[in-house]
Amino acid sequence: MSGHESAVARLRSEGYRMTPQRLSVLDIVANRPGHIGADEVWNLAKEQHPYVDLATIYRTLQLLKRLGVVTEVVIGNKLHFELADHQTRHNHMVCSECYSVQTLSPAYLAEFSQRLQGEFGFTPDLDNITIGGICSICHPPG
Amino acid sequence: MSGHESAVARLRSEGYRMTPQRLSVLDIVANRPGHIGADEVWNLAKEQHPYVDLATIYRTLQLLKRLGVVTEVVIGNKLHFELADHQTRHNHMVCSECYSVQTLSPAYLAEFSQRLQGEFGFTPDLDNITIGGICSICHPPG
DNA sequence: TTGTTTATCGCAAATCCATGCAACAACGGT
DNA sequence: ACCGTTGTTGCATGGATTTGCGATAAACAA
Repeated sequence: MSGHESAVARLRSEGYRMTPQRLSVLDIVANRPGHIGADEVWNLAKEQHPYVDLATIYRTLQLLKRLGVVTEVVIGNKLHFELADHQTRHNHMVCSECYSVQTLSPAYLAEFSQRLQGEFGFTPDLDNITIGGICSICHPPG
Repeated sequence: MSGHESAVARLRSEGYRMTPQRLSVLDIVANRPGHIGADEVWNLAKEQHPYVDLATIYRTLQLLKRLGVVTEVVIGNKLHFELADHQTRHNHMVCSECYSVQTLSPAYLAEFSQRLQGEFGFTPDLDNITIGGICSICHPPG
């Protein structure tokens, strides 16, 4: 089934309510292997709830992001989202030339993160960090 | 005076043209001690060129960013810019609660950057990386 | 100085995302 | 099953940034 009991419980325990729209968004993001754009979520959600508004999609995605249920990936000037599966947690490197996306083990950011936490008391939002730059194909070593 | 000869030369050598609008944007960003929002740049630019369009400001700022002349700082949902002074290069940590900004020595990102470059051939856009998270005041330990 | 080329500009429209508000509906209590 | 509280939604609107396009003006050669 929709097997997102933990996310649902999470919502409830924080005083949020579970609505069909939210369940729909959750299912859509969960069933997508990779990341998915907000507009795509909307299109799919409309199949179940023809009257859902795009604003609701955005609000829901931001809520799920705050709760740590989904992860935000910045691709170009658009936001994408994916399920925050703690088993397969990863970051993203996005090429600003071709917009290709590579995944990255969070281990690469761990030391950096700990230093910020320890030396500045700043807790970086590691899960939602997207690293921009130029990939090896667009900018080969010359 | 406007002493941005290197930036001007840089533009010319890449086939770009120097226009009064671009000079104005460059001066405004250069004369601002910290970072400055795109809308503020526009307001100041209009004092010199009353007819200048906001789109031109944005295009110019993006161009200067691509050329490495200015650095982009993401604060909340707005873009800010500052002169990319190689002597005082730094990154930014922005609190997503109170939008306070702390500067960070790029040394903290150096090792991380080199690993991405070495292991993936991915060249992160270090200069324009803004680290989001929660500052020590908004999220005290404990 | 004049002409030619073509990058750039101003303007308008579009895109993506966020927000204010009144109607609505989830959920706990009865 | 019903009610009341209050979190949510849909709708309309607004904010920030980008893009298409015809007019304009840098740059450079003659």
